[in-house]
Amino acid sequence: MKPTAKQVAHAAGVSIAAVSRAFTPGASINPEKKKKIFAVAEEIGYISPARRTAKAVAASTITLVAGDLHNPFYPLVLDTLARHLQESERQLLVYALPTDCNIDAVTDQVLAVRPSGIIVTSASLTSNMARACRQNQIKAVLLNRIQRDMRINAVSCDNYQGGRDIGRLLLERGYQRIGLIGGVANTSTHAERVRGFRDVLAEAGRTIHVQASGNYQYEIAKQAVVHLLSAIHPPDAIFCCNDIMALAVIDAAKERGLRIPKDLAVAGFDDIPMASWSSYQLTTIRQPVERMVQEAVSLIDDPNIKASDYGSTRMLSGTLVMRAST
Amino acid sequence: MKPTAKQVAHAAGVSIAAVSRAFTPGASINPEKKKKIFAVAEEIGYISPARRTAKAVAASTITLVAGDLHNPFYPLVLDTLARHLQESERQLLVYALPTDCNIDAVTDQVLAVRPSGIIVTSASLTSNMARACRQNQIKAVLLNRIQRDMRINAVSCDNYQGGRDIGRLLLERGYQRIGLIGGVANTSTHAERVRGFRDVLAEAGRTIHVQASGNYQYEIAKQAVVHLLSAIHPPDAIFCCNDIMALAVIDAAKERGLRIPKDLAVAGFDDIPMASWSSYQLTTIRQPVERMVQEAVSLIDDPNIKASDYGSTRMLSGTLVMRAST
DNA sequence: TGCCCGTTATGAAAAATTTTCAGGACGACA
DNA sequence: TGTCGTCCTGAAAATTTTTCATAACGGGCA
Repeated sequence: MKPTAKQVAHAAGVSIAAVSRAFTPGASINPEKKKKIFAVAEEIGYISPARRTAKAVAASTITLVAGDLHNPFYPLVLDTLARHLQESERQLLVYALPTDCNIDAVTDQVLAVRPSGIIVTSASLTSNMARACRQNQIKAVLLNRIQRDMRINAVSCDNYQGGRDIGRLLLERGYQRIGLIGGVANTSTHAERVRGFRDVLAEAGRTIHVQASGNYQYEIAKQAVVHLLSAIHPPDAIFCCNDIMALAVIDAAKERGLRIPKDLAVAGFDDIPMASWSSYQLTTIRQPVERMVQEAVSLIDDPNIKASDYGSTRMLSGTLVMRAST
Repeated sequence: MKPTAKQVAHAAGVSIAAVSRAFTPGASINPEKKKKIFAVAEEIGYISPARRTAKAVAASTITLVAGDLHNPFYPLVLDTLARHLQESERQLLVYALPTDCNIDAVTDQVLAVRPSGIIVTSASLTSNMARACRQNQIKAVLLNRIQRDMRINAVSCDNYQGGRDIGRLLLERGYQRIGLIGGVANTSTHAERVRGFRDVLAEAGRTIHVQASGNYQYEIAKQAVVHLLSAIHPPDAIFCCNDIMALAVIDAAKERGLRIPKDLAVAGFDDIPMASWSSYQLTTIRQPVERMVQEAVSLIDDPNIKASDYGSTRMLSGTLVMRAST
């Protein structure tokens, strides 16, 4: 038997009308009573008709919370995801967060729609939002991010291995003063890529010669690298934690008259379209965007995986793409 | 008095239950009867409760149909639009169309949601879709496109003037053999930019020295320009109808050992972020993205403008951004 | 052909839900 | 202290959805 408003009313000790009003936005009802009714409804499993239809509409929707759309990697993800969902006749809702803006600012908006799933590529998912998702039975997936502490599913490229691959390549090519331009400090992508890179250097008895942060942005990376290059012993190779920063490094190096890769080798991470442009010819790690998106969607679709599950992480390996910049 | 199912039933000569069923997806009802009921409901102005809530949900939604997300100009638009809508607590639904794919392929999906408005930046809005929008009282706005024949509102940069500005600049700088790389043939952006460019040359008693199509894409433009540059009298300046094609031209020129702008001047259109990167330093026309998005949204919001209106076009002027490539 | 059976379509009636209406409680204010 | 206005409430009315019994149709089969 489907739960009805009558049952809820009886259990909560209020009139049927009150139940109806509780579920009608803007209706005149005591907030406390409303809360009581919600609690009872939750317990019995009652959903008001209006909610039912709204739910049906939102069920075919997936929300993408994207961070920095100025990094061409994310439009790539967005594009892939959009096509993927179109095939299965689903809708894609997009939120673009300013880099400096916390995801909590849009939590309410995102949850108000009650999509069947949320894919987050933004810098970080706060525990606030993770909790809210669990409470609302909305599945959240981190894409290109991992936060182990938060019981949340994630899909990511194997950033550690990617960092290692780049590190090994630079060692094999015989570069002596290997530098690093890091991304956003508290992100898993940054941490893992750096860790892999550092590890492989350490195994060869080497260390990172110089290091700076580029915040994953072109402009900041460019300013940062100018300092590195004007040092007395400038690096002869630089690994950048993503591609746009690598492009910035190449631009800055060329401005100083350095030849790539003779005077300075540069490697990136992501393989955005510009990486293959002939002005750059950037050696980088290609992230398997297509497969990452597929996995993310399948994590949401898989009925065996519950919103309340402990987070599992699917890690896909990237591909080293060698071009002329190293 | 609000129209009720009873009235519809009476007017259509069916039972109240039939009316309810007509508005319930998947309910067992004769399609002809359903159509009849829809017609009567339309006339009386009856909306079923389920539709009412679904409508309320969708009312705060705007759909963006984007074409080529590989052109960084569109992520720029997307980003701006997303922020804009977040401020007014609205949702943004995104469809990404493959370049070769007709918009009709997603028409049904787009309209099924019944958003309050649709913004189309894709290559072209077919008359099919335009009609469907009018029928469904959904406001459509073309962004960065104009189609005068279709009674549809549009917001666009003044492409004609932009083309003129570039043309004048190249003339003033004294370039002798001025070439052109065009975009997608049947788009207004292409047509207008070329027209402005051609006009200003004609006024100076000059013609376009060589011309090719780059389809608004990096790869195609690059291939096209290789031919132009290996001619006996290669151009000494090229206007590209958008920035990525201009970047492709610069890359191709540099590969041939040409110096920019000494051996070849290049100008683009859009002012995407990469245009200002030091490898390119591209002279271009900056499109007022912020204002264009604002106008597009206001066209949708303005209650005085009906979905059935004759199309009005709001044209905003771009800014000539002079950099080192000319 | 005639019978059986399953599917689809239907209105009446029942059930469920929303909305209206007529207070009651409470505080502000004269 | 009385009056007014606002907010909240349940009963009842209005509205809509769902159930139920039945009719109509078509295909398979003796």
